[in-house]
Amino acid sequence: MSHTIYDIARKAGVSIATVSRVFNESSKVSAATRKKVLHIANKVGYQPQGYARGLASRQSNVIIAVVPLLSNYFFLQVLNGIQGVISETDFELHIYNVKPEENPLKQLKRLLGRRWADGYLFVSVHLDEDDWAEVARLNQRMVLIDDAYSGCDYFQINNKKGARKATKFFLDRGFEHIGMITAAKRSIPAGKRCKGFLEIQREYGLTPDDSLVVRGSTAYRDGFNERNGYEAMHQLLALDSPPEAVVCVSDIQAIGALSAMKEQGIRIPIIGYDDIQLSEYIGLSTMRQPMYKMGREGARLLLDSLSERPSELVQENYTPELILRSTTNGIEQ
Amino acid sequence: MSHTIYDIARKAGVSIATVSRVFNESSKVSAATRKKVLHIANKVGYQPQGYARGLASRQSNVIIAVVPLLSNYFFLQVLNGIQGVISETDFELHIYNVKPEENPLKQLKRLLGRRWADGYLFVSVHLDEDDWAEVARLNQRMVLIDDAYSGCDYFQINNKKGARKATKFFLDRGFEHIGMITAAKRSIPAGKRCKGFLEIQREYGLTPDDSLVVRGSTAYRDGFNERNGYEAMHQLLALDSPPEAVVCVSDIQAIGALSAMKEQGIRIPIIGYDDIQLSEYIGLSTMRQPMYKMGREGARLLLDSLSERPSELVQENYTPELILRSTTNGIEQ
DNA sequence: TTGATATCTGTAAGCGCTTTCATTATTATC
DNA sequence: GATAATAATGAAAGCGCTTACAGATATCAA
Repeated sequence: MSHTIYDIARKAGVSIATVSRVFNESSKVSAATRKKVLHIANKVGYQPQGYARGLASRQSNVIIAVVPLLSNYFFLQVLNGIQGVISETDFELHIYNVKPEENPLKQLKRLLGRRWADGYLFVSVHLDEDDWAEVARLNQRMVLIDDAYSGCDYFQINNKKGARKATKFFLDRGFEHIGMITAAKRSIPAGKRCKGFLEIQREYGLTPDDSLVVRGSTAYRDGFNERNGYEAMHQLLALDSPPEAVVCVSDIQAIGALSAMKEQGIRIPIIGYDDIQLSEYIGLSTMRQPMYKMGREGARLLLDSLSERPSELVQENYTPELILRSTTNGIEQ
Repeated sequence: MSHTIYDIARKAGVSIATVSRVFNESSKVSAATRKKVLHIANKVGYQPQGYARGLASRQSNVIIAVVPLLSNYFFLQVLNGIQGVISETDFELHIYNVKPEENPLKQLKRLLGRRWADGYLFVSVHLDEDDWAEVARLNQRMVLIDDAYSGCDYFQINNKKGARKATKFFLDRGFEHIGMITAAKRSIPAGKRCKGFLEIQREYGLTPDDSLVVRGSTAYRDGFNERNGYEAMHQLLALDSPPEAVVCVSDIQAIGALSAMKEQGIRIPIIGYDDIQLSEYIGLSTMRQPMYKMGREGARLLLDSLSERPSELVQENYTPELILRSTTNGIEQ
């Protein structure tokens, strides 16, 4: 059914080497020959087969972005940044999901071992140093976004600092009884944000109350979902002494929390986390993370390191920025 | 650096055919040999190379989901459905973005021509019959989700009917001056929804007012974005006679519209479109589309047709369901 | 024991390309 | 016009696997 390089060569009266050269933009083919080959190829709809090409040339021109369970708004932003950069090149972007049910290290090793791609971008994939080291040993070009490993390029955001900033905003305005809506225990970023939340309170001489740190029961997306925020907020409001303000580990949960408050006709200042695009329209105060930017820079770095000899490691740390909107209005400055 | 099947065969003292058999779960290898080979492979971290495998076996065990610009909440839901099904199998899901700047037909032909995947799921990729026919001629297994082509399996949602339903809700309650927030002109689904909106009004003996059909100026995501809804709503409110109710081609735009109303302290009943997860928490009335379901069914169908001989074509049409929430509250029943 | 059958393993021929190297055709240089 | 340099092409050897096919070994009934 489908044609091979041999068919094209035969029909064009040239050797397969020449056909190959035409498709590889090698300059070493005369304009006349190129035209002839291209004409025939177009007519029969020939295109070099990806697998054969990959095998013979040992490169694929594909970049794989590895993300955990798609459907997180955070990834979307990052992916958009990546996409923007990649689409300006000849590379192709494929997106690969690591499944939450299976050991991630195992999945990564399986993926990289297969050698589909010329380079990999890991977005929000969280492993510890040892595990990353094991992945790095597979010797593929990679850069991490939203995680760090000392032996590799990365772009990271400081989760602890972000949560500290949000909490500090309330502390500086005299609040001493602050709630936190966090996510699943296994979530590393949620853990760090929680830590920052507690840490700064202690620095202010307060003893954080455990009952004010809550998480909903839903495991979907590691607890980063609306329902979770909704449940958690109800839980907080049911407390003997409900919080005077709330810090949340994601915007999406904050939206659920807002809905819970509305239901009970209560309004407590709240700060989310991420600054997803919606938040502006909801009026949600939040910690902005440079998602798009990290995507762009990560992709750019990866692409560069594919062509040039990589020089030294690029390891950047960002701190989220506090964006104030209406959910924190009316608090005395 | 990396090992080939020859290295493993040599170290295990067997032929490469045997190593290959071990990795292909062929039963024709004794338990002892299998164990020996696996042990060595694990020790050195060997894994068959994807390209060589694909070339030799003419199959890849990858499914590619093709979506337009990622970052649309609609796709996310569909992808989740797809992902759920695929992850129960040995197949791998890759996601491929068609770029809005380039001719989609060309991109699809390029993608399929390369023959990366065993099967393709097209999600919300809109081509006309002739173009689909041209894609189909590439002879790859494919199923369409959220578009239709007579020569191929598909799962489609009737956009016109959806918009008719939403509009009818208002018409039946005596509204005669209804606004529509639509998206970019080039968007096919938005066009159909718009058509349904106008059509039913005429059936009710009304003459729809052109000035009540608006779109924001932002081209991002074909106009399916918050800003667009926000701008459009302001435009509607600035009219000499603003609408008494609004139908919107997406939830995300409705959220922008809500924000615009809030700014002006006005509250007009509004119905969105999609029923993204958020909408429940925002209290947005909307047209629910079976996104997750279509993803699941589409993936299942594709997978089935890869193993069994495909019987007859599966072509399903869904109609969105009207979900009433607080943005349509207070309307006399 | 013997042939028939079933089970396991190896040999070797591809899969459809890229790429080195050698060869031939063309052009430039004096 | 002879020689050197350059440009365009082809022959052929892989790339790292899969998979007929054939061969070897083990198992079993008679």
